[in-house]
Amino acid sequence: MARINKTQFAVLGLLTRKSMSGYDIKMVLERMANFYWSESNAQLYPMLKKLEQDGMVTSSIDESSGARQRRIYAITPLGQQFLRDWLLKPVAPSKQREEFFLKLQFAPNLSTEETLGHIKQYQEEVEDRLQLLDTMMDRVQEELVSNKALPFAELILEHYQMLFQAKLAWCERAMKKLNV
Amino acid sequence: MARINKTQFAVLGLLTRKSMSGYDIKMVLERMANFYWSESNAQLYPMLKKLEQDGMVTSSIDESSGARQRRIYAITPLGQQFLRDWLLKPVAPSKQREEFFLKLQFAPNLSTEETLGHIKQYQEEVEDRLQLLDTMMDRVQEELVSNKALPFAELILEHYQMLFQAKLAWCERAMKKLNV
DNA sequence: AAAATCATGTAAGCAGTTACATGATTAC
DNA sequence: GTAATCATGTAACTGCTTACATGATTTT
Repeated sequence: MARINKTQFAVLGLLTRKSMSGYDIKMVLERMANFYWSESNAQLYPMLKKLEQDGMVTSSIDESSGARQRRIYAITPLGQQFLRDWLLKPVAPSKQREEFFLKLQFAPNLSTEETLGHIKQYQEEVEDRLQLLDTMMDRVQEELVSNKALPFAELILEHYQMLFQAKLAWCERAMKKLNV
Repeated sequence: MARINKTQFAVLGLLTRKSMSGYDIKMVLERMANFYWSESNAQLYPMLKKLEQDGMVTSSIDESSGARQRRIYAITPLGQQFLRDWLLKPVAPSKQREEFFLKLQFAPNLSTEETLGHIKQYQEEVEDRLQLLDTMMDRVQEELVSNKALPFAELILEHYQMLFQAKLAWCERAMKKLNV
C-alpha cells in the first residue's frame, strides 16, 4: 500500500471553510500543531503549487494586497471530491513516537532524581497545554453558533482536555511511586 | 538544531538490558509500536552496522545458531556513555499527527452517520489496545521483582491505561452529542 | 509437505526538517 | 528607526516506509 501524503488533505480541508492564502493556512496549522497535526513550512508552499497544477485548487492575487502580494487559494469541485474520498476511508493507524516514554523505558540507566526531572518537565508541558486549551475553548464557545465547524472543534478540544487531565493524574502517581 | 536519529537510542537502550540479535530487538520494538515507539525493519539493521562501526556496540555470531546465523550485539562503554548523554537531555517536543482528529476537524464535509462510523472505529481500536495493555500488565506483574526495568514498564502501562480510559469516556460523550 | 516463524538484509523513492533567503508593512 | 510580523519561497539533507529478496528451521 503506497503511502499517502496527508499535507494535501490538511490544506484542502482548511480551504473548504474559506479561501485563504498560504500564510493564513500556515497560521491555522500552527495552532493545530500543539495537539494533533503538524506541518512544516517547507511542505506547505510547494504543496499549494502542486494542488493548483492538479486542478484541486485555483488561486488569484488579492487586489487589496499591494506590493506585498497575497495569493488567495480556493478549493475546486475536483478538490472537494478528492478530499471527501479520503475523509470516507477508514483512519489509518498512526505511528506513535513519544520520546518521553522511550526515555522512561530506559530509566534504570538514570538516577531517581534525573528521572523525576524528566517527569516534572513533562508535567509542566502538559499543564501549559491544558491552559492553552482553556483559552481556545473560551474562544470557540464565544463564536457564532452558525459556524458548522465549531461543534467538532469543541469536541476535539474536549478530547485533549480529558487526555491531558489523565496525564496529569498519572504524573502525580508516578512521582509518588518514585519518591518512596 | 540538527535532527537527531533516535533509532540508535532505542537500540542502545534495549541492549543495556541484555545482549540481543537484530531480530530480538525487532520483536521488542514491535510490542512497543502499539503505544509509544515504532521503528521500521529497514532502519534497524543498517543502524546496527553503523553503531558497530562507531564503536557503540560489538557483535559476535551465536555459536549455537548453526547455519541460520544469529548475530548477537552487545553495548560497549562508549555506547553506554552516548546513550546516557542523550537520556539526560530534556525531552524534545514531539510532533503529533493523529489522522483521526484531522478527519474529525473536517467532519462538516461528512454526514453524521459517516462521522459516527469513524468514531466507532476509533473506539474499537482503543478498546483493543486497552485489552492488550491488560495482558501486558499481567505479564509484567508476574515477573521477578528483581528486574530493575519493571517498575518503569508498569508505570508506562499505567499511563496508557489511564489515557485510553479517558479516550473511551470521550467517545461516549462524542457519540451522545452527535446523536442528538 | 506446507505454513509459519526465525533471521537478515537492500533499493527506490517520497516524507519531512532545518536552515536559509528575500522583501513589504505595521507597531512601538 | 528598529523590531515584529506579514508573506512567500528554496536547497540540502536525513528520515522513514514499502516492497522486495533470500534462505533456514520449526510446527502442523
